[in-house]
Amino acid sequence: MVVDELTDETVNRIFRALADATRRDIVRRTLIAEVSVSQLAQAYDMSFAAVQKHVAVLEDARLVTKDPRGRERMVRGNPECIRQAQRLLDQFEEIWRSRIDRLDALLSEGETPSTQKG
Amino acid sequence: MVVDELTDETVNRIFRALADATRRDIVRRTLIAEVSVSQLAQAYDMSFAAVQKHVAVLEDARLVTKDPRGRERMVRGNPECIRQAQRLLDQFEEIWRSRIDRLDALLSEGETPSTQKG
DNA sequence: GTAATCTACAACCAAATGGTTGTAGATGAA
DNA sequence: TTCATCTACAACCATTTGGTTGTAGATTAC
Repeated sequence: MVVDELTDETVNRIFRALADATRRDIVRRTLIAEVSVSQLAQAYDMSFAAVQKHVAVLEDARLVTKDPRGRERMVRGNPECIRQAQRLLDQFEEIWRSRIDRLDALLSEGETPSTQKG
Repeated sequence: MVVDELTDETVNRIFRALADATRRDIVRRTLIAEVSVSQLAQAYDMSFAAVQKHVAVLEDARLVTKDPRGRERMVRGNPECIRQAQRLLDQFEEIWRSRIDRLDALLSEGETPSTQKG
């Protein structure tokens, strides 16, 4: 079991990185296969430097990793970071679910004894 | 089945709203029970107006809803929006998984026939 | 060696973000 | 009514964000 001991700042970076369509597209592409920064840059209607910055934001959030292959920098999506984000959302879901459970418990307390468990 | 036809801007707003610790905490609290804006404001070391803005960001992203109760505005977490975000992350996970499947397929092509499924 | 390609990084800019204070309108309580 | 509370919203400010251009260093190709 992986204990997630993510700081607020870490979580901030992950969600902020995902809050941009270009960056989400980069994550998708690089989850499918590793791609160089220049290959990525060709895919978008913006400068190479702009794409470079987007990759840097993703790398800072650990959503992608970058490693040298000759003069290129190959970018790969990091599925583990995606899973961390999933777990965070699962926690919200869980909070809501447990609230519903409590409400259900309250309701059944108010019902006729025949509906009580036992 | 809910078809998610979310625009990029919609998704941007959801993730950006989640990219702040105070706002994530507001979502948690309001998923547990509805809370007024002033009650929320008491929980954080910042001005009422600042908390009001955070709630507005969450409301814009549909992560919470706000409805009037007398002079108060009760804030409630919206679990459906959380689930939309979960589905988005699931899509990433799925992209990665299908890539692994393709890699597995390529590998098994090169293996001995005994390892083929059949 | 020379030229082309890929990357890093700085400087700059407009717009968005996250906070503040202040003012004013509704609503509830005395 | 009068006062306190809750909210809305504008104005302002510092920082961050998302883009640009330009320069320079590595690596590859010829």
